[in-house]
Amino acid sequence: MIRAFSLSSFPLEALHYYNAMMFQGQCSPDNHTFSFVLKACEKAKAGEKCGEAHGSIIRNGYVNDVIVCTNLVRSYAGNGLIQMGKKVFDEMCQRDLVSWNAMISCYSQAGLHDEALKVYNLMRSSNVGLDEFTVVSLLSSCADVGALNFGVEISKIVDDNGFMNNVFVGNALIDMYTKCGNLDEARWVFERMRRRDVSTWNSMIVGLGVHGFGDEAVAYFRQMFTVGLRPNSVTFLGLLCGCSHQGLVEEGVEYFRTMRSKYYVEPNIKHYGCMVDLFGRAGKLEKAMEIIKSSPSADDPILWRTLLGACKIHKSVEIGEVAMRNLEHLNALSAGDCVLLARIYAEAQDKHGVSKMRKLIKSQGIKTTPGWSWIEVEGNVRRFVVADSSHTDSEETNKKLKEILHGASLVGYVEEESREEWSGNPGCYHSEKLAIAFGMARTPHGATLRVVKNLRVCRDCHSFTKFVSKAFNREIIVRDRVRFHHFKDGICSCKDYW
DNA sequence: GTAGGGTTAG
Repeated sequence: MIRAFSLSSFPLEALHYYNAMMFQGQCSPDNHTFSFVLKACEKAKAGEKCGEAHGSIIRNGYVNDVIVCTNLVRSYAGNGLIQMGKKVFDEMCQRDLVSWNAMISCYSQAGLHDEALKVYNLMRSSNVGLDEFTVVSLLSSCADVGALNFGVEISKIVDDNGFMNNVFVGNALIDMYTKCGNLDEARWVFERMRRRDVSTWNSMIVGLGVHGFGDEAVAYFRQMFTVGLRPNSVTFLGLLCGCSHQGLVEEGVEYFRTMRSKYYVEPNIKHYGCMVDLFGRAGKLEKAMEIIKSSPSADDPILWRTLLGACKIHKSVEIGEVAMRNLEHLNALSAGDCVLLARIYAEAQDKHGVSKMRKLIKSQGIKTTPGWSWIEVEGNVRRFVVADSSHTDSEETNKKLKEILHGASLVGYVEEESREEWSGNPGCYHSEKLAIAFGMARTPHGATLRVVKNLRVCRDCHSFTKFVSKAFNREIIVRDRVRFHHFKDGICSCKDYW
């Protein structure tokens, strides 16, 4: 009974049976019981119960059981208690391949990529080997942080070990290459794959979409039918995202309409998010607002936040204020929202509005998300925040930045003043400028730079990067929070539409 | 007779 329910969509029911069994006390749990109970805890998000089961595992003498303990690691981690999972992992008297893989994937899924890498390094010196599961988790981490060099290292491991026939591995490779900005390599992996499933196609479609190649995403979409595969909700997310970034409004509207009627895929909140973005980005702000109102969740702050972002692009104070009021009303105001509206006010020369937003941030104690950028240079991932002087070599970075600013200005770059006005600090450079400067200082002439950042690129940095690519003859690939920008010869692949 | 790990998502 516990097993059946732990595998069902009512995992809590499994815990009820476990409780009843323990309460009755006529039979004691064994190693299998715990494996299923832990699975149920993970699925049901029952962290306390997981700790309770841990106690019973100790009392019943199963602390030396590899499988039970591996389950325990996952169950803790799946409940957000990853430190507890790590403790169990460290104290296990023996760890096999599956245990190591579980620990790595837990860190990877929690976004703790440095930790995942550390575990992997320890794993290599422990003689358990590695398999397809190991590389999939590692590739997923590379994709998340945009660590192309490490990703390439792993793809060598894939080739050396003959893991390429595994469909998960191929999919993870495609995802890694697209998220690290190397679309050609992603296409090449796709071509080489012997078997492809829906996720394979989705990884390509999503990857092309975030790069702004909506038309190519559509081509893959059409082609997947010829091999008898049906699109799912992720497929449409990729498509809509691609249409949105390329400004293919009519195509996007058509896919949104037919996804339900023709392909029987019910749009969810994320699809509505894409549509708000599609209309908003294209300047159809009223249409975007209609989508929010017609969506099954008009009370979702992300939809209003997307609209607010569109108001920034198209300088609409009026609708921006509507979006803001809705966010306030939903009690979901973040500092980023206030900053956005403040910038809209600033562009409309509304000083009163700007100061109103500043006060709001202070009075509400809203935390700002610090913007950061990272770049992989000489085998290390370096992270920069705005006006970063925390590194021992920041002198070098600043010097290089001055040089680059000068070089960019010679080919036409004009630094924007509003940025300084807003930050109140003339020497306050955005993190991507620092990352680019650091990359220029530490890589040979002509080498491609790849920068990943957690927020959107600002207009000034976008213009700066265009001129740098021209002045110094460098290809610069920037992955921002939602899409890629390929800068080359003074032009960006987004065609200034972002 | 029953047990552990992996990819894509506004």
